[in-house]
Amino acid sequence: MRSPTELASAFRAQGRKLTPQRKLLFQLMHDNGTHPTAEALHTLASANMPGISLRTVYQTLNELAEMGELQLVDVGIGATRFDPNIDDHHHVVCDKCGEIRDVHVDGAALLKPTGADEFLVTDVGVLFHGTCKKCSVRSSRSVNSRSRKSPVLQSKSSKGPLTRRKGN
Amino acid sequence: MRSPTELASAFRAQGRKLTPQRKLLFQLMHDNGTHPTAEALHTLASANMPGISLRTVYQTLNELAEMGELQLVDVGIGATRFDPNIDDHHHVVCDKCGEIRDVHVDGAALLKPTGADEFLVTDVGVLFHGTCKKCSVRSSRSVNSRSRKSPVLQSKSSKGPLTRRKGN
DNA sequence: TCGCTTATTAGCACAACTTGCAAATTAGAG
DNA sequence: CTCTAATTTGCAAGTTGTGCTAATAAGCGA
Repeated sequence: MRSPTELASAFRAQGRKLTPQRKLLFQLMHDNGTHPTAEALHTLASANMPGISLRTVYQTLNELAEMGELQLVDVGIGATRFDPNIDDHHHVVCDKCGEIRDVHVDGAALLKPTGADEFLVTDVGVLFHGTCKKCSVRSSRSVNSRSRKSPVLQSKSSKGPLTRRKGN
Repeated sequence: MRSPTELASAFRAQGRKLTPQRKLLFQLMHDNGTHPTAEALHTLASANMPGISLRTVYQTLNELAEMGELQLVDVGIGATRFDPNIDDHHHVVCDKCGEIRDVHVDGAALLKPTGADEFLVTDVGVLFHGTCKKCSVRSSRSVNSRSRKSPVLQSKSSKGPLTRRKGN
């Protein structure tokens, strides 16, 4: 995703208006490596601009995606995440807390599917599943302790451990 | 996924009961390569057993998944799909109609993420995006015709073209 | 600076997909 | 045949995201 300044120009160049809401969201997403959900970004935005609506966050995020300024990432757990990194890359997701990290995968573009005749393949995505450091520590500790509860990330009203869903 | 007969044993061995609903679902999912959604399977099941509830379909499907008899597949479009194929494989999804096909990917297991330090990777998934034969034909034909409407698969009340969401 | 046109925002209703819950039913053991 | 615990149902409710519309405001031209 380009810088807030460049996006401002890009938006105006397309006849879109530059509102304070958008300016704020540009800043919050710029170089944001947390892969936030719309909700998360809305919470963040609300701190700076009380009253900004979740609807506007979704809208702006979708516009940025349409403009190719950010990627929609869906790892099969809850909500869609937004990634300002539009370089060729892939992701690792922690099955415990849902944290996502950008990763590079050598040779990913060379992968070829066997059995996809009749399919015109246009893109490949690699998704690694695993456990992040924080969660490894947490779980090894809790083996002999009583603190086994409260999943970390996830929806506002956590429904328990993440239901593993292979995004492939 | 094992055969309906084997599943029957497996279920009883776990103290689960063998109901006619389950028997039917075992049959319908066995060797089912369509990657149906719960809804789709429910429709199918209803033909054989009017009155079977969608709730039961979800429940049974989830139990089978817990038992490792089938895989939950989420390609980032609408509902979760269920795949009785639990061998090591990956998927191609048609961005136009949502059709999914199982594919094999040589070397997929050898892929290594760069930048995932602090992550204990346990699994890799490769998802190809593209266009299936039917949709390629359809779109090339419609280039000069007026029949441009009605997306094919998707939710009961299609919301228009599929919103591409990289599942990675 | 003022006013005007048109894009945006905010909010709420609602759609899609799932799961929670409780009452009624039934599989299967004894 | 009985009884108990597992299941099935149906419905309410949760999560995520979009449609719609009245109110608001960006940005252009005078």
